[in-house]
Amino acid sequence: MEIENRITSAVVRGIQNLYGQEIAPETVQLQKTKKEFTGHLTIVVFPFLKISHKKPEETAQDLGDFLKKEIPDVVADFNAVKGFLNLIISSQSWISLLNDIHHNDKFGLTEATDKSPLVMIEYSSPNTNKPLHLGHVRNNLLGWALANIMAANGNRVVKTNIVNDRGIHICKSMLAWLKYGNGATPESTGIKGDHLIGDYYVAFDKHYKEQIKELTDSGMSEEEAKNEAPLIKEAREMLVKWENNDPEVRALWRKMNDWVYAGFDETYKALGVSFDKIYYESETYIEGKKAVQEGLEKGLFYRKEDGSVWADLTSEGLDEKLLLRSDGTSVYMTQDIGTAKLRFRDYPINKMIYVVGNEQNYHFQVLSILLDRLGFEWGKDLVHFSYGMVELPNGKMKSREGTVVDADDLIAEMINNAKRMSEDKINKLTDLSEEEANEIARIVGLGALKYFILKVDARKNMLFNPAESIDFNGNTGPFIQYTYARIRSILRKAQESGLCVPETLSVHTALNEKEIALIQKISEFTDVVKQAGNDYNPSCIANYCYELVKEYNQFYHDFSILHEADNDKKIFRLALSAEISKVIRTGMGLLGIEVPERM
RNA sequence: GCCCCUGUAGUUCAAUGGAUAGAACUACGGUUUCCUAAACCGUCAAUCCGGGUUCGAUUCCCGGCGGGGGUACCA
Repeated sequence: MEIENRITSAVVRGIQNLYGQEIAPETVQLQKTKKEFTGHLTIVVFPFLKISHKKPEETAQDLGDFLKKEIPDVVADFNAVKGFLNLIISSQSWISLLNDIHHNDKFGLTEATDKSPLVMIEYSSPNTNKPLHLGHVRNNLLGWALANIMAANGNRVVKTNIVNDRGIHICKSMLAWLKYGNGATPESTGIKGDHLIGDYYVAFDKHYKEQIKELTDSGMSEEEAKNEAPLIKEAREMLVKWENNDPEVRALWRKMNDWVYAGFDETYKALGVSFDKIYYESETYIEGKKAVQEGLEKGLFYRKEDGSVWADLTSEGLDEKLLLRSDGTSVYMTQDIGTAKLRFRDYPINKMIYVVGNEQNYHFQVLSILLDRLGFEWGKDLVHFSYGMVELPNGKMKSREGTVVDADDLIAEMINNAKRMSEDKINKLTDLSEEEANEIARIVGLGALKYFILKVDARKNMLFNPAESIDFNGNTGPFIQYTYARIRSILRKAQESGLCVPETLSVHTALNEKEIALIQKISEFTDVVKQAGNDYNPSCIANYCYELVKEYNQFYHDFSILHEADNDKKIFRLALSAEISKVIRTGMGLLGIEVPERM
């Protein structure tokens, strides 16, 4: 950065000096030199041709000569290829860059202050009638990573969750439990609470379908049968009772939801995610109704003859949107408005980010407009962090068809895989206790899962193949973790043999190209974190970590560190390795992925 | 119908408008007297089609074609 700034300002001076024209620093295109060419940084001179009135090669040559004279301590040499001016940066510059990074404990991170923007991130948002599945896993991992990334870019962050704990689907589970449950509890069955409730949700559907079939067999139309089946009627009655605060229904509802929450907590804990504040729709939907009512009074919305309330969005190029049903009950949108109201009351939010799947793009487009009309400051530029679906090889996940990948099963399977891998390993570390080995398997298994999901551009749909499971080689979490563990091992050994790295390095021998490439790669971390924050894009951090590790592995293979004869060189390489491990730990940490000290 | 997203090796993923489009998996072949071989190296292989913008397009714009999602009383 220091290097790039000095070059950029020198180029501005150079253009002024050579061609007598002032240019803005932004017009200087400084990029990393491609591998096939000699050099470290490249200036693209095409934009200057109109000023120089010379050929690309000559312009590049002029500028190169100038830079070499102007900042000789930075630009050691250069070469010009077509319109590209490739600069060779001095070893001394690289070493002082490495020193800067070493002295900066928070390298790559920008700390928040009291005045930093307050960003609220909503993610997870489960229903309480079934356990979490792979789609939720993607949501949770993205939400958690995004929260870390926003914090790393100097924002104050509040992580929040809105739990959909009310509605007909909950009543279905409750009803099935009453009818077929025989008083089963998580304790009596040993089944995790959310799974237990999920089982009754499935049971409801099974019996409901049977009833529909009986009715259609006796001549009823399918449409009618769906509405007339005794089970669905009972469920609806139960919902009405719930809305009317029927004590028995409410008590059962509370009991069953508590089972589910206990189950969710386990899954969240396993995934390593948490929340600062949890909202429940059973508490926010009434606020939503009130807000709509107020909007109606202010003339923002209108009422139709049947009593339903609507917002007219045709001026924004959208349709009309329902806010309250004709029977006065709330819809999804109403609840989101209510939740927004409560949140704004609780926190002075500057920005709101919703981590929700892309099937709800339209919903959030509308929500943004509605919140803005209702006077929420952050309504207009709320961010819908819209991620793609997770698909399976045979298509979408469908809970009805039993093609969901359950979150708990998946986590357990990944940890098992990791354990098997470490048992197969040739150089198995035998001095590890059972407990330590298990902990490593947990870190590695989860690392594989998290990295697999986070390395993909969030917007895109992604494919998950459970049969092949997840690879531990190539561009994977364990690959990065393994490299980290190896570096840590080297640093431990160095320390044991009494080698210590000085606070400030000064190496007199010239650095080789791979060493320079590694320093350069480390220095890019700052930009990557900024980019991730600007684009709301965790995947670029994942891919950066992989590139860094890949480059280090090649270095590791070609050069020795502890066995290096030149002592200066040895110390330098240890320092380099230490900074790399620091960046890996920070980068993976932003993604919510732990790195093991050994594996 | 209308709106939004998306299209890159056999597969899964990369590439602020820059140089000869990178990896990984799979297949085949190679590398351990050496700091952790969960590593490293090699071979084969791709920008859906047609226009436009410019010094230069996988990227931006327009038009097709393919895939996914949404589309008003589900959440």
